[in-house]
Amino acid sequence: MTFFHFFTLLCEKNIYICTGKLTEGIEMKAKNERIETLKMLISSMELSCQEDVLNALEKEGYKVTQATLSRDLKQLKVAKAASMNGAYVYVLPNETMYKRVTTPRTAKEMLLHPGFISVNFSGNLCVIKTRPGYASSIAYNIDNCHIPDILGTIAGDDTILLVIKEGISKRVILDELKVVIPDIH
Amino acid sequence: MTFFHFFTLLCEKNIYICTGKLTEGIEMKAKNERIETLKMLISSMELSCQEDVLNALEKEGYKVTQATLSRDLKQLKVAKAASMNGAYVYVLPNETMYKRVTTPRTAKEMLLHPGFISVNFSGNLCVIKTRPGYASSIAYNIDNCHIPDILGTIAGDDTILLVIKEGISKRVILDELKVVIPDIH
DNA sequence: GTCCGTTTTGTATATTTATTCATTTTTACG
DNA sequence: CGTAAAAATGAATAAATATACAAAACGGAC
Repeated sequence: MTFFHFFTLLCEKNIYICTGKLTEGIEMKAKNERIETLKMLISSMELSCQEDVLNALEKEGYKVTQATLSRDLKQLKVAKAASMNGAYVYVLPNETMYKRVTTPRTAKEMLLHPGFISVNFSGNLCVIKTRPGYASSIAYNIDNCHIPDILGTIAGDDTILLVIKEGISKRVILDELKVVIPDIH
Repeated sequence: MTFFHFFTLLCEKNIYICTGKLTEGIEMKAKNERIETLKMLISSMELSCQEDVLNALEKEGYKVTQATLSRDLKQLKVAKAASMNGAYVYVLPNETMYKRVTTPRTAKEMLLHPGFISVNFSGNLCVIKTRPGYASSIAYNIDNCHIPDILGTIAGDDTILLVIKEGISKRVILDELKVVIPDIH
């Protein structure tokens, strides 16, 4: 079966807030570094052509040619679409988009825990959405914490279901999950 | 909640379910018709450049120039992005009305959604029984509708568990599921 | 270190896409 | 109807983007 990517056109601002050198303490290849910066830039600014992106990248200290950028964008599956105000914008595909619940304080934190997307509660259940493929590994980590308030977990591909002990509040569960998912709120 | 106009059209063995209103204004029939056809084509085929799209449009009886197409695509906010297989594809934005729900193989399959057996509710949970093997594909379709009232889905082989947002009635959920499973009751 | 295969990159160029401007078509209104 | 304003279109072209190819940088294995 063929799958099509759907893109969110209205990117929220402040998905990334860069407060320092992205590379601090993290060993990464030059290209990966640039790619991460690219994601950040594309999430946070309205870049309407590759020249704009090139300039933004250069301000971050990456000087590359348009050809390289074009290849980076292809690899990231970044799309160019018309925005509401009549201009064109580059947008990240949904899966690449980091939907952060809290703003990470350091660049290092940004790159950890890439799978978590959201958490919701309903009654005695907690539903954690992850990026595709991440559910079982995160669920495994949760299981390994042996949190007594969490009676059990079931994981699919991108969804984890937690059954919560009766009478335990969301707040308590969220705090307990922080061990596994620091950026949960 | 939103009142959807259900509008199913059969095209190239795919089912399209219209989840929104048709383009406003019957004036300028030619253009609106073409735009509707465009949406359909882009949903159903992998078109990698405007020339491809032009050819597809021509087969449907619309002969326009690349300039016009470029303007149509801008209006529709269609995006061009890299696909899995290394090529580029045009994709519709999220809020566009036609969502491909399934890819049935035969004409018979087009007219009914196989697999669905029953649906039951218990508290904030909804349990859908399917024929063996169908659960994950139906769950996938449900996920793709991004219904906010459904916090998450977990599928086994013949059972799907839906976690429902607190305070939402069975009736609302059933209506929302009709997009995916028309013969739900 | 050297060697060899792989990956990444820049240059130049081909391809693709957006837009300008003139013309035609449609709509609104008398 | 006719006529003016608005919208849509095509041809030509400008702008933007993708890629072929060669060179450079990288990463092991020795």
